[in-house]
Amino acid sequence: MDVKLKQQASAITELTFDLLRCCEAKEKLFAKEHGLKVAEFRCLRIVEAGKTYSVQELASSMHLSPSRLTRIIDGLFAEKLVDRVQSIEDRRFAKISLTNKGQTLVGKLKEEYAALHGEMLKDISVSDRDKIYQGISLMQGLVSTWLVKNV
Amino acid sequence: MDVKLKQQASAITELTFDLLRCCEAKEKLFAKEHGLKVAEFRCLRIVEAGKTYSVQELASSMHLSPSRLTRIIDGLFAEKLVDRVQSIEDRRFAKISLTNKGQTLVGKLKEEYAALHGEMLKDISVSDRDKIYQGISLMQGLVSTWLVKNV
DNA sequence: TCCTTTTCTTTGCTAAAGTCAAAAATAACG
DNA sequence: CGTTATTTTTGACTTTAGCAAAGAAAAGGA
Repeated sequence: MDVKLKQQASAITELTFDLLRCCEAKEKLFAKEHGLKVAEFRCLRIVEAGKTYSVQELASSMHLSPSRLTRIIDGLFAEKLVDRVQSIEDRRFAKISLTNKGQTLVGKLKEEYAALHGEMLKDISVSDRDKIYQGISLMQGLVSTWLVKNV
Repeated sequence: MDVKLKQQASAITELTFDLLRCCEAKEKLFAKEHGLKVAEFRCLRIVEAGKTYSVQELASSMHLSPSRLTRIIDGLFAEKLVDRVQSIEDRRFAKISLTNKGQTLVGKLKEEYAALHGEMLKDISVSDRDKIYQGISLMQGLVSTWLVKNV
């Protein structure tokens, strides 16, 4: 049983590692095709239309430092993709939200990124897709809670 | 059916994205704890004891440029973790291999990295672990073949 | 043999990604 | 009102990465 765990852990470690490299390459390619820096694409992907975010919210959900986020937002602001206003309730906070231009772009981005994955997934069975979903979902949960405990 | 694909693709896109961010944070943490740069850790993880590699072999299996690899190897060489000798058969080629020190470190690294994943996986069932394995394995295959076609 | 072309690696330069520590601005607390 | 805490930004720096050109060696003609 302990042996079984070790085997499984080893195999999963290896696979996850390879998957990571491939997905990073995929993200880089996609960002480039859309004229975005990878960091910008990653940031845009997590902001939802109509919502506002503080710098730290974005930083922690991207697992980056606030100062890094300031710069990423600088870039998006310069391209008029996001707005940045001081919060009235607490003027230390920034309120970052998508502009109309940003909303349009993010909509397109999400659609095309999902379409890219659709292209990859189209030739396998529904149940295999479900296996992928379940497996990644489980793994994501584990890594995520592990991170919370260990950072 | 098409709708089903779209749903599944969307969900998988989202999850994979989150998993990626978490795993990157995990790698960064682990590398730091072992006094390595992330790129160095990633490189060491793929070289096997006793084997020799050319710069391009390493570059392509890490999805990086040869020039980037030259620098990563520079660093590992400076720490006496790898040897770099000119191939006798074809002196354009470098032959990169682990030193004894490197082998010891890589052994420890692989063991501890697998143990870290074991820690994450220890509280779930064997069948859930198998689901993770299957899901990630399928996904890795898809992304990998997609990359080959699209780069 | 000598010249050209090709292949593999390295070097120089540059950009992008990211962190840390200190500063600036504001809020909150005694 | 002064001190402390919080949020963001700035400056300086490191790490990661690629491109183009140079260097070095092999391979192929003529």
